[in-house]
Amino acid sequence: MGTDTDTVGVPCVESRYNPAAIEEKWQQIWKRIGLDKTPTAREKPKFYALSMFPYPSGSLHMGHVRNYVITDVIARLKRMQGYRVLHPMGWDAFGLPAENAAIQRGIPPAQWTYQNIAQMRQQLQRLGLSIDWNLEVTTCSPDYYKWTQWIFLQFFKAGLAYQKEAAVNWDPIDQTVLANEQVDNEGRSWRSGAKVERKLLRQWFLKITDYAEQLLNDLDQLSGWPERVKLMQANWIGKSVGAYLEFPIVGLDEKIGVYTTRPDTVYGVTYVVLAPEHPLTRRVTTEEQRLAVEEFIQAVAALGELERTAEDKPKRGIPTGGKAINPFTGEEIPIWIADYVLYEYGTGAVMGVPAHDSRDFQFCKTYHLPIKVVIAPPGTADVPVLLEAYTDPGIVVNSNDFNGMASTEAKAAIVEYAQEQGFGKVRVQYRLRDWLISRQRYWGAPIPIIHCPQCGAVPVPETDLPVRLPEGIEFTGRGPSPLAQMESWVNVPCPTCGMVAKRETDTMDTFIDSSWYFLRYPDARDEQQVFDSNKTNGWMPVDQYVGGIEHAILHLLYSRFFTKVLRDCGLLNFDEPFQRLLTQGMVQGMTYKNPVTGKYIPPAQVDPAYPKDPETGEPLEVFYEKMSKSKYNGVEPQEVLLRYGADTARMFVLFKAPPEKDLEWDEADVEGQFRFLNRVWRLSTEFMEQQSTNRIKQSAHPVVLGSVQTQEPLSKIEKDLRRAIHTAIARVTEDLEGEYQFNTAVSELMKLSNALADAECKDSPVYAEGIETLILLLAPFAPHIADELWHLGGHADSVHTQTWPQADPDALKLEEITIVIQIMGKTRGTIQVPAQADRQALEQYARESEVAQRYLEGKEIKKVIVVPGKLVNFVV
RNA sequence: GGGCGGGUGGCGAAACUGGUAGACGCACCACACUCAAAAUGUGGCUCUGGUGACAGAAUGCGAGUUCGAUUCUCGCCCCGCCCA
Repeated sequence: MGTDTDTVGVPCVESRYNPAAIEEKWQQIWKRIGLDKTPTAREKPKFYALSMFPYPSGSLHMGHVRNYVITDVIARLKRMQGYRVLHPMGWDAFGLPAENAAIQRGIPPAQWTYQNIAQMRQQLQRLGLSIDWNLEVTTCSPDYYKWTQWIFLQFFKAGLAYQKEAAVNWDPIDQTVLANEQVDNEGRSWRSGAKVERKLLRQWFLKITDYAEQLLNDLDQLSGWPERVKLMQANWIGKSVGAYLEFPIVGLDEKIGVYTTRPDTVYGVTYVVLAPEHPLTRRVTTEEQRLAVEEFIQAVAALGELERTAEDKPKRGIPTGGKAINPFTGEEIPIWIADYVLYEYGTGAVMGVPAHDSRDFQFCKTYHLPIKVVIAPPGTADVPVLLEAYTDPGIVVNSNDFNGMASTEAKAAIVEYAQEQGFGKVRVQYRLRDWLISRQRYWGAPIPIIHCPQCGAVPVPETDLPVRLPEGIEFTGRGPSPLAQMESWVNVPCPTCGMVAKRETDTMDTFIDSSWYFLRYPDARDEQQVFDSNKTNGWMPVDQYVGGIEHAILHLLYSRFFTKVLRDCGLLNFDEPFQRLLTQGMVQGMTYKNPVTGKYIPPAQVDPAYPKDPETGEPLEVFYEKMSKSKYNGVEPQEVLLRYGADTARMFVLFKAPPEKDLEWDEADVEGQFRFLNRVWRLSTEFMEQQSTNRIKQSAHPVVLGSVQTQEPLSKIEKDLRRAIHTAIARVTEDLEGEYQFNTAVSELMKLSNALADAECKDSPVYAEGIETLILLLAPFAPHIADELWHLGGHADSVHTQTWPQADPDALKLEEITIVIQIMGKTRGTIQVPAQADRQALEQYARESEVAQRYLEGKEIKKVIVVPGKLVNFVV
């Protein structure tokens, strides 16, 4: 600081670039003048720039830095382009780590979380992000989760929240429910090491399947999303159109309903399979098989879903002794149960067509079940002996009236026939299942339900919200969930009948908290309602959402689901929350690993020139991998900020790689950016010093942009520089719109800086225009140094309140252009020609050129290809 | 196994609808400044041959379309992600 000498009119120029002083100073000034405040006036077009909010782990990592810097550049650019910008930040603050801290260190989850938030907020602010902190939301705060609970009640009223039995991970030693992430790869508890069991509990679900079709269809509206994210969502929803077919059970007045995408193979069914949990299983089982079946059911119950369905695992099954009838053929076929059929999925039963389904084929080979071929490969007359399942389309055989049909056509015909006969119909099926939101944990939003023995599940009246988390609980990690232990909290009168009732002790999945936070920002402090629809509709949808690819499916799908439900509740007037999505790549660190021992070695113990194991001396593998503590390859943002400043860190993460690609952290490149900012500093301050000595003769104001045209005709040197300036404006602007190519935008800034450094007209007004333009273009990327230089240039206002420069088309015009001369498509040289030369003139220039003369001598020209503005190619 | 990305100098990367491949930066080399170093500046930097102007080769590999292919088509190899 200390450069502020406005009163004299001529700021004194500090000679050295000192980021620490500048950054602190400008962050305070911005705060004072309210630069980051969200405008309320509605004249300007709106722009909602949003980063995925972080989990407050306590320390900022490089992934955060990259994420928030990208969004900040966009927000700052949009402000300069005349938009009113909403750029908020918040905390995804519920979740397991806070409870772990409570168990391990005895700190209450709330305290741990709020400490972390305070720390991370400060770290974030050091980056110079133009965030409106007045709109901060924190999902674990009662004035936020009150509305999470309120939204749950709207789902409940709409019939979209319901309870059913579902399996949880049960630790038999600690007598507690575990989250998936508390179970290791071998299926053991992280705490007790006990083999985790599956246990059925009554749990809450949200009916996302009701919206499956919309969630799939509306992907078409998302033109600003990466194709692969849309594809991942479509795959996740997994729509398939197939058939529901019913197989009557012999000796019972019941039918087994199956879902299949291959009704064309129904004549090849040689057995049907029920999920072990299927209610019909015990009824179809014969006395001889009962014991074996019961045993099998027990065994399967202990298995996880992945173990049951993974393709490389053997498929295990057992006959029930019962028989069903294939309604198409009248044949009796055995009923089996098998581990790979899941009760939760489809109808919980499948038809077995070994000839044309690879899983069924495998199953049949194991248990010696018959195989019946009903699809022949096209062009083959006889039916081959199968070595593996034939799953491609073909010609239908062995299928009565359908013989000879193409299998693709037979699908519809067979379903139609089943429909006529009354044992089947077309059915649309989704892979997507309802969303299990119950968590048997403390640190989440309590589900606002009271269970009354008389009235059942009764919603907590809205006036009683929030249902607050009780304090003073001791966390042990054992026994029932912490909330269930707190009897004074659990036991309450029923809101309807007043009888003794119990609170729901499950809390909500934290994905619920993050499925609506972006709707709260526009009205973050509202105590009366979830949000003012006018305000939220006014800002939504988010114009640019930025975050990691790891949220490509769940978070984004759930947020889309919530948006649609709240729209149907009349609270929102749009279908999709996020107009454009940018998924940024990971930040990777240099990693040293001993390939023999598999151990990771901290870089401090390694000589980069000769990487070898400090203990064994073995040569190390060197590669880039996502930064993580266990691999010792992380770089602390705080250290980088301390050493180089926020502007350098920002420039580095933007320049080093395109935003959606992984970024390799490299100290040398960070220094490169620091050098660049130093060059800009020197270039600008040297110019300003010169200005201030000359200014006595000139007017009080520095050169005004755009005034250049009114001066005397420009020299060639000036014209060239001016072209460089306006080319930079055009390219940087282009790179920041559309595809967001920050890396090439930064390189354009460097080119402009190079052009200015090389300019031979440093006393020209064009040079002044160049310096000012460079500072303006730099502003979104390196906001502190830009504001300081702008200020030193004699401006009273912040650079961030200036208008983004526009390229002058006249300045971009070239009088002479370079044309490539090719012979047979090979480049042989170039010539300079007037820019407006037409085809004929171009060919003439080319023919006369020295290069062409040399190569064409004594050869016959067969054809000449002229591409105006590019090249002339002679074919000889 | 299916789908989607990707493979370009020593490294990160550029390249408009097919039109001078390697912009910009890092590293490296040389020179200038300096007693010296750092910092800074100037120049060089895909490979091969040549003192040189220049010539030849080169965008994972192989073919094809074209006057011309990093870009389009087909086959193959490798890497990553998602789904099975």
